[in-house]
Amino acid sequence: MTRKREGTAELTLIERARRAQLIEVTIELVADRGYGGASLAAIAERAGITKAAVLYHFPTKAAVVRAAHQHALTALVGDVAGAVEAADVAHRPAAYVRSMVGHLREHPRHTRMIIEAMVHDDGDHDPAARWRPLAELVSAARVARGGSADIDARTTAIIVGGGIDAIVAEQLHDPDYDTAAAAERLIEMLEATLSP
Amino acid sequence: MTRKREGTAELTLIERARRAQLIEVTIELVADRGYGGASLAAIAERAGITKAAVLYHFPTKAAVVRAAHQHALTALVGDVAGAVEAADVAHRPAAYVRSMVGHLREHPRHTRMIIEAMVHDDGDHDPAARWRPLAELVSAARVARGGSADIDARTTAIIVGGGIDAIVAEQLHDPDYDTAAAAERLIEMLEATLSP
DNA sequence: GTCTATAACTTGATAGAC
DNA sequence: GTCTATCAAGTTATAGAC
Repeated sequence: MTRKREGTAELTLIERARRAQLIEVTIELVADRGYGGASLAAIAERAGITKAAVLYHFPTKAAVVRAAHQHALTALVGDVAGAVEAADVAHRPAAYVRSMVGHLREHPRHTRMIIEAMVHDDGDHDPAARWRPLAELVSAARVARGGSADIDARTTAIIVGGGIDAIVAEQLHDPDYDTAAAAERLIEMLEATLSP
Repeated sequence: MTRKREGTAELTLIERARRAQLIEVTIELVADRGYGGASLAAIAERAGITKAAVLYHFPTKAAVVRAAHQHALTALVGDVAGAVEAADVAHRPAAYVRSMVGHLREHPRHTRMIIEAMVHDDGDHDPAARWRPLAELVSAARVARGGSADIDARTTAIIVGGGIDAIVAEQLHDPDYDTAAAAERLIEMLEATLSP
């Protein structure tokens, strides 16, 4: 308690560094070997410490993986949100597709982490959280172009979202795959449904 | 050896029944709890036998899962191939989408099994096997309509394949989701790229 | 604060009784 | 042919030394 005044900053720095390191190695591990391969022992080994040391910084293994997933997800939505807000309403769906494909291409490990978490997601996750943001951008873009918002924006968003996933997954297998061109083709198909 | 002449048929029948049962419970298990949840113990419990009994009928646990995956995959490709061949060349891409979405909707467990296998696929699998068949249908349809086949059929197939996955995944979360309508919307987006 | 040592349990697989 | 009993190796997590 009395040490806290001058000790907190330094200790918190170490604490944060360790947490950041553990999150980093966990993302690498999940990306390389999948969810199942990211055991506590493997995480500890890559970080150069023991299993117990890992569980000192995080209450449980699930917490480590959750933190790693959150880290990757936060970076993604922050990046995409920035790009979307910088565009005018009529072109926000296209900006969404471009920035999402771009971000996932530039961060392959984050991509695998997010995909793995989506699939292996046991239980409490809202699937609508995935397509709702894009669905709203689609509806808004339709209105901005002088049309009505009554199309099935949900289905459009779901299909486009699936297309994005597939493009990124393909690039994961074939690094030479031109994701930028693929994104533009997906945008073409999307734009056709946006015009009134 | 001497018993074999009259015993083979009966024993083989039992053998096949057991294998079929194990494949069935494994598909259910993977569908419900994912790849990681399908442990040898869980498979044995659901089948009402012991772990050792399972490993009597299959050499290893991986073999059980592989057989289950193969079973689901064979049913899918057989169904889709039949529907595609029944259609004329110009409309085969649409038939592909409809039959695939339809089959996956009618067999939700098979669907999860296939998805789980795709993601958790460690190593030797050809990713092109997924989009190549559709890509060829797309090119052929373009030609049949009097156009050239020089569009990027690969990217089209990848995007449409991702759309199918997303539609089916959505129906898995929301059983009331109208996958037939979604399939038709996806076909609309696809058709726009097929006309010369 | 960090780690050693170990607990408590589950995994896939095998040997041998019946 | 099928099962009991057992195996070694892996898993997460905890208690307590330092």
